[in-house]
Amino acid sequence: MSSPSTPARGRPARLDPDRTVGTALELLDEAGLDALTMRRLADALGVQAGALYRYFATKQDLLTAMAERMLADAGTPPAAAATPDADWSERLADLARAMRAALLARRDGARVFAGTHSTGPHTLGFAETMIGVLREAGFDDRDAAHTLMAVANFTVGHTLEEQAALRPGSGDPADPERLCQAVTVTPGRFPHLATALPTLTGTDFTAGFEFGLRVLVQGLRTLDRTGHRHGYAAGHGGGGRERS
Amino acid sequence: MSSPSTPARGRPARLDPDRTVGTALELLDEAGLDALTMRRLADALGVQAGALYRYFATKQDLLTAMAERMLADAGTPPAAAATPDADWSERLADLARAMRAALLARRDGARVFAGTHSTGPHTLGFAETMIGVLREAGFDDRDAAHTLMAVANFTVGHTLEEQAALRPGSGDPADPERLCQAVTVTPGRFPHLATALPTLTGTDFTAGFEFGLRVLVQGLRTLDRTGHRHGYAAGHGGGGRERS
DNA sequence: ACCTGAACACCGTTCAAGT
DNA sequence: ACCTGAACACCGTTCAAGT
Repeated sequence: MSSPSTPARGRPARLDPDRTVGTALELLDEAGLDALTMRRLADALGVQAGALYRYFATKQDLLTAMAERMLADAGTPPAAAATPDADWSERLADLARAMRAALLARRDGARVFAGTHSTGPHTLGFAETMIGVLREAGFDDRDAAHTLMAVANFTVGHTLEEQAALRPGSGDPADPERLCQAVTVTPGRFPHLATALPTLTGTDFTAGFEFGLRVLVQGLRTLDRTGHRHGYAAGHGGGGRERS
Repeated sequence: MSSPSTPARGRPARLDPDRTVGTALELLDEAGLDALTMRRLADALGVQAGALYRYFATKQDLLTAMAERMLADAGTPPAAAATPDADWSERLADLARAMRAALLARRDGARVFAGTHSTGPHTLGFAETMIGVLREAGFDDRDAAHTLMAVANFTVGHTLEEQAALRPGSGDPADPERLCQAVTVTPGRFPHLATALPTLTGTDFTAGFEFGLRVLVQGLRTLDRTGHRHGYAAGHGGGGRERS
């Protein structure tokens, strides 16, 4: 069990960044973001709170490292990785789905991600993959960058709402009951909203996510056609793999 | 100046919800969300911190009231209000622009809004107006509700990034320098990202917002054509005002 | 009815001192 | 080098008591 390339010289070091982030993510799943405290995390690690600051200058840095690890493998979703010759729009959608899945995998995952700006390899790799798909499809730099931001913003925003609505009515009651009551208490004031209430307070978040994804992809497709100056247009039907 | 219908009987009441929210918004603009403390707000109001809890059961409730007031008049943007016979897509885009403008108008406005779930008249009125525009254009309940969420999520997500990037590099350095350095420090690892860097780290946020808006609207337009069961299709060109 | 004063149970962060 | 112990400067929230 003694790995030969261990550079540890002095004591075994009970604390290291990897274990700290791992325990922090476990604590997040158990107690939620609001209960994720430097003191509580230190307790779970069997250490004093001050010790955490030897590896993370600030709590924000710890949260950023957590967000970075959450996105592991999100840049290489199984579907898109297994079918590199698929339609660009399907690869794009799969990347967005992988991101949503990564955020949903942990309690308050979207909130953690939205509050940080990781520049780690996983986060950057995700962006790299997505921009790569778009550029191969003929998008120029500007459009690819803007598309990345639009899809990522939609995905994070959606998952934020999804996780807010799913947790029990603690401090900030999400849509379910509060919205319903507020609308129906004034019968004639919000007629259109009242009609749309069943969908808005429904629990089929996947349907809403797929709707937005479909709308975005369709919009991008028309952009591809009517468009600007593209060197080559691809992905109009289904095949058309392109190399180099 | 003594309004006849004032129900105040005892003392003038130095504190009231309206003034409290107003002062809180001023404090937000001056110091930012992280510095908006119940104690500091109480100081600005010339009162003890505990007194705030007679009108707001929790700080979250105060933030919700702030978010609600921010959205005042966002449901009736000048452009869309002045031209009720305009294309539905232009009215939709104007509503999104009004929402972005409302959030940008105050420091950390997007962060305050994203962290709350107001069910007040302004927030509900905004949703009502948007769903109304969509239903008049022929969208069914489900599509209208999903579109509202997609547009709102994109707008909030975009403005969140915009305000994060605009403020000085305090605790959480946004894109400008950090991202640039992280990408360029490993030359060959993120080639596509590196190409898109100028746009991603650029400061023309309006261009990025309008891009996403255009993509969403175009996607919704194709949905309108290929679509489902619509009673009537409208807004395909420009005119076509419809009443009752 | 409305607010004060003071406390309760915490926070993130720092830093001498130990080992 | 790595962690402890203890402090600093705060938090949100509650609640008897005053006026």
